[in-house]
Amino acid sequence: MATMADVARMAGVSTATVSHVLNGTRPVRARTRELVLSAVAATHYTPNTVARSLATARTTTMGLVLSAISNPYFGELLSAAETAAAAAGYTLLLVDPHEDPDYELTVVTRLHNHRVDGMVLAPSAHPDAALAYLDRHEVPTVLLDRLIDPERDQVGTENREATAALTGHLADHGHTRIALITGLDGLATTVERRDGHRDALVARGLRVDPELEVSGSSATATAEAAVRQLLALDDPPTAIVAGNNSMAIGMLKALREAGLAVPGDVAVAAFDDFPWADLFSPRLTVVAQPFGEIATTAVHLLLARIADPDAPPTTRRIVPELRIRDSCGCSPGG
Amino acid sequence: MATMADVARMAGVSTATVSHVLNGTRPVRARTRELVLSAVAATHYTPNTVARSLATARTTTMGLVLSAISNPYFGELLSAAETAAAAAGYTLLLVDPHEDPDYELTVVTRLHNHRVDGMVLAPSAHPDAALAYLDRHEVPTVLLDRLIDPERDQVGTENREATAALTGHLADHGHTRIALITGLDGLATTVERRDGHRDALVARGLRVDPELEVSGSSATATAEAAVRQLLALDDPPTAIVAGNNSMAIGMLKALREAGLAVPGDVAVAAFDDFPWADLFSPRLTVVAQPFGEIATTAVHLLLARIADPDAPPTTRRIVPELRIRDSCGCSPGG
DNA sequence: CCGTGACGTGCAAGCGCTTGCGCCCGACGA
DNA sequence: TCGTCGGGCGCAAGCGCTTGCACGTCACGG
Repeated sequence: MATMADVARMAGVSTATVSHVLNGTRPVRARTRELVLSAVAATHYTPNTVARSLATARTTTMGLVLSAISNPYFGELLSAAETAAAAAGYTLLLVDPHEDPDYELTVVTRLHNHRVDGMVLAPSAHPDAALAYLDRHEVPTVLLDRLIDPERDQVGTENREATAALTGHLADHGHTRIALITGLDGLATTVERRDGHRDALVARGLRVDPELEVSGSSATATAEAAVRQLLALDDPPTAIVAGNNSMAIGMLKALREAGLAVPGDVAVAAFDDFPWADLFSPRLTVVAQPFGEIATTAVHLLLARIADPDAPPTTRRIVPELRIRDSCGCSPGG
Repeated sequence: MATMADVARMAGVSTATVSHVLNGTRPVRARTRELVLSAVAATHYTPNTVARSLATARTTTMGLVLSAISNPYFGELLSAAETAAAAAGYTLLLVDPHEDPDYELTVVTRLHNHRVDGMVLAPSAHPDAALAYLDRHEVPTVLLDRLIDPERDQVGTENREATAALTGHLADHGHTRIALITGLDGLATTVERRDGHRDALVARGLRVDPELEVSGSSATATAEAAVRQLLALDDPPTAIVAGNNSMAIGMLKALREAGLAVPGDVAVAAFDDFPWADLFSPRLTVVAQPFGEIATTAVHLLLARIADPDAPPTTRRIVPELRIRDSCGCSPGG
């Protein structure tokens, strides 16, 4: 494989000159440049980024640490991140910590060994070890989705107002007993979405009934059970909001099993959209997180952090979009 | 940032010894090893893979070249690939050529500049330039999904028999006029699926009616139009097979718009499963490609190729699974 | 005719590892 | 006592780039 020295020899110049014409880092006489470029072509020379990185201490790569299992939008997030990174000349190293804090540390370490210039991290439930590692080694990092600490760069969804919009919309349809299936305890998103739900109720003078707030643990099966429990109430809800995608599925299953029509018997709405939501029956009214924008923002934040390690930290909240379809009772389709 | 030299100094040994204890590449006295390891801990030393790669000419990374747009299973493929790569100690570099042959060459080049040890490539429609580049630079490569050439390592789905199973299943329900919505002309998968469809008809003594083979161009909108055209026929089909996921959506839309019940008025089946297929109404009967297995196989093939560049090429066809649900008329749900 | 810039290049010292060679030393057999 | 052998390590030469420093050369003004 041709090296810069081969090119230099063939062009009759020094490797320094080859380097400079390739990188445009110092003026070179037109004639010399031509000589170099044709030597490059003749030798099929391809620059070796590895050697370059060793010399410059920069790799033009960034890491993305993201658990596929815990994120149904994995692909969307990734694709947008890759595009944003590529636009800046960066290549993405992907690792999946499988939502395991120990392994999270392992993969973060591996990424750092590869000397990525920075990383975008969707933290696990207990990211302390990984974060400590990143801090110690001063790796530029931006947190994704689960916001942790205003002292860090991070980007996530505006959960509270978005959930309020969902619940509010249902209330505006005349529902007074609106249930919420909440996510995993301890997650910031769970708290924020619950608060948003309550905000909407309070704003409309409706009672916040603890009975109507059930935990779905962010999982389909748990949510299904939670809805069954809701339906068994003396005074069951007439509308239900699901706190995320997986729990919406559980909700729908329980409803179908109970033979309840949506939105006829029970109106529903959910956090997170489905890629094929238009084909569902009923068509679900949802709040759709703009994952592409989230990922893009994260990459840009990281780029900024790499460029200026001393800038103050940034937290960015992306506002999701309310997509009103049938399941809320808006158009009596379904 | 601590280097191997720092560790060596602190431990009172040479960098060679540090290297050997870290890599286990030559016997070291227990006492010396301890000295080194505690120096490693004390300095928070982390190996620099970049330098290592320069010295060894191996990076323990592999590239994955995959267009998100053209693959609804992007996430699934990726996740499985990452897991398989990680299991072998490799890190995945992800690039998205956006289905553009020129850009495909660009990203392949970028990956090679990073000196990935090999790459898994889901080729674009015109991958010649990229493939030529890979050949010239002798980059170990395995092709994914779109099989091209038995002289290369490649893995894809067994399309023909699988489509035959789909059409055959419909025929076994008594349908005699079974339409097929085919994908983009020129793709190997399109041809294979069409042939499978015909195989099934022929095997059952049914007529292969060219009128019933319409092109959906692998896209939702085109498929929708194609189905409308099918329904306008004098003797319209009583069953339809969609050649892929996107076209199935178009098919379903056209059917709904026409007010036709599935499977009551028209029975349908499709290539490719939907993640939430159970929630559709009707529940779609499909052939599901095992993307995880495909990606895992691709990574393993690549690993083998890296290990032995001179082994004969391997083509692997993964057999997809027929998932019979309601849309074919099996259980009169819908 | 000489000093002075500006311009165009080359030199060579790293960047942080790996690894072939070879040295030292203690044990052992003759 | 000496030669030999094997176990443990160190030396130092790279791997393929980048880049600070310095050296011509040439044009120009004094």
